[in-house]
Amino acid sequence: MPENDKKAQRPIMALLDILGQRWVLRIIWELRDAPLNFRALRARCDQISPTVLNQRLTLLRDNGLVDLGDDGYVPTPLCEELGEILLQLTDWSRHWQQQQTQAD
Amino acid sequence: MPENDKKAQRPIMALLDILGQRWVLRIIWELRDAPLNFRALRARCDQISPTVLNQRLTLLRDNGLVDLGDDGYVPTPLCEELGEILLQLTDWSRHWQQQQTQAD
DNA sequence: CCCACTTGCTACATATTATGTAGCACGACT
DNA sequence: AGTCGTGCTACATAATATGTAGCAAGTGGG
Repeated sequence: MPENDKKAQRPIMALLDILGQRWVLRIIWELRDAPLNFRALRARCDQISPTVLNQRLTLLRDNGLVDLGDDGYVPTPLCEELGEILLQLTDWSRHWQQQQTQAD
Repeated sequence: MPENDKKAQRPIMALLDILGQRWVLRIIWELRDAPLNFRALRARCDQISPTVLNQRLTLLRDNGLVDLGDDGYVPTPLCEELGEILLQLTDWSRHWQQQQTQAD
């Protein structure tokens, strides 16, 4: 985890630190449309090791991005806003892949 | 690096794999407004080790996101679009940090 | 009461990845 | 020829992730 001085000052730095950790973006992405329990979430994330999954879920819960409800893990309302932003990546990624296949 | 079956099918998965690697988001972020050479970029990224920085820059160049010009590393036009999306994270992160400090 | 079953999660040995420091090879300038 | 800054590499050490097995707690029968 990149420990840096800017983190305390700038929320965006703290955010990039979190989102930049392996599996975090993917986990948020997979939780976008339906609650998933621990084991289902693992399956969606290519059977990520439970150790890391738990570390990441703890991190996300500590930071108010994810909650564990009766139906499984769900993004908080705040995190759903974040999901909206990430959703834009879908369109962009198609655009990007087109340009890439042309370049090859 | 999460190797997964969905990657080939869905551009978004390939994208999340790249963006989810340590330092990648940060590097894209730091290159947003001005070209930075290798050493300057290191300095901006908390003196990230040159080994990893080079790995990530190679990755980003191979994927058409970053170029090395005369003034240093610059995001490609395509990557600038991505930067626009990431820029929205700034506002969101402030909102997020407010809620977090209330929760503590 | 006991048993099977599912849940979130942990233990731990192994493999992968990052860090930190030093410095190389190359080009430009003096 | 010598110095400077550049992108980048080597390599030993430290930090992280993986993969497998299984624990502890809850639920719902029979």
